Amino acid sequence: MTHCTPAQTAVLNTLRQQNQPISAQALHGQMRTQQRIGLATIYRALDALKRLGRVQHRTTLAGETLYNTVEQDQHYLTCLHCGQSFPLKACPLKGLQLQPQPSNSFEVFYHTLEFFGLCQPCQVETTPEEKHLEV
Amino acid sequence: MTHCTPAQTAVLNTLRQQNQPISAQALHGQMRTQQRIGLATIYRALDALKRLGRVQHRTTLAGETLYNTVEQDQHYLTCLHCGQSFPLKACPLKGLQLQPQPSNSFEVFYHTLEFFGLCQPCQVETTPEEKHLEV
DNA sequence: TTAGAAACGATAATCATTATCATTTCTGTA
DNA sequence: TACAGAAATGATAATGATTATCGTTTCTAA
Repeated sequence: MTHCTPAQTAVLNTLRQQNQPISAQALHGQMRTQQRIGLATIYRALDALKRLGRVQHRTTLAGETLYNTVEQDQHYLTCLHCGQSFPLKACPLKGLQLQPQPSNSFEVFYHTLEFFGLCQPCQVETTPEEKHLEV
Repeated sequence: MTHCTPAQTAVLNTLRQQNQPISAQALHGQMRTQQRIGLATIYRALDALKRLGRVQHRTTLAGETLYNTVEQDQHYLTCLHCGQSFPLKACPLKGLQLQPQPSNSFEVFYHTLEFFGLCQPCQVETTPEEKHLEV
C-alpha cells in the first residue's frame, strides 16, 4: 500500500485539526511550534495531497489561498461587496443524479461549489444603480 | 446609471471575445496590440469587475489564475493526475430548487462548480494503490 | 474654464510560491 | 549489518504574479 511521506501525514493531520480553511503560511506557523518543518515542505506536501485528492484549495476574493481537507469540504456563499464567506449547511447537489457528461467515465472524487452575490447587510448598503451596470 | 470606466469596458469586451478563460497577463498581451493600456489597469479593472459580479476567476491545479465573464460561466471536470479541465455541457444545478440557507436572504448572482477526480486515460495509468492511501 | 476627483500608465515594491542544493533519511540488497 | 542509490527535507535564493506608488492625463460639475 502506497503511503504518504511523514511531512504529508503531518500536514494532513494539522489540516484536520482546523475548523476553518487555512493558508499555507499560517499552517507553517502553526506546525513549526510542534516540529521542525520548512515552508517549502509544506507547499510540497500540500501540492502532493491536492493531486491525491485529499486536500482542496480555494482563493478568496481578497486573493488569499486557503487549504482544507476534502473531508472538511464545504460550500460557500460569498458576498461580492464585503468579501465575507458563509458556509452552506448542506450541499445542494447531494443526492442529485448527475447527467451523463462528455466523459461520463470521469471518476469524481469531490467537487467545489461557491455562490457569489450580496449578503443581506450589503444588499441594503448597495444602491440599485450599483447593481446593474451599463457597459 | 452608474457606468464602468473605459478600461473596465475594454477588459470586459476583450474577455467576451475569448472562447476560453484567460490569464491577466495574456489579456494584457492581447489588448496592448489594440490600444495603449497598462498591466496595472488590467488588474484594477478585473478586480472591479469581479466585485461587480461581471467577471469570475478560477485557479488551475497548476496555480494559474484565469478570468472569464460570468455570462461565459462554465463548470469543469478537472483531472487531478494530468491537470486537464473538461467543461461540462450543462450545469447540474440548473432548475434545482435550492434549500433555504442560513442567510436565505442572500442574493445570488452566479455560482462556480468544479468536479475533481480522474479522467479516463489517467484512471488507466493510475494504479489502484495510488488511489487509496494509508496516512 | 477650471478646480478637484478619478483613472491611467509606468514601474518599483511586495510577497506567495517554486527552484535549488546540500544534508538527512529511507529502502532494498548483498 | 553495511552500504549505495533514491527520496525527502530544510534553508534560502529566485521567480513571477499582483499590488502600491506616483506623476500625468482625463473626466466632472460648478
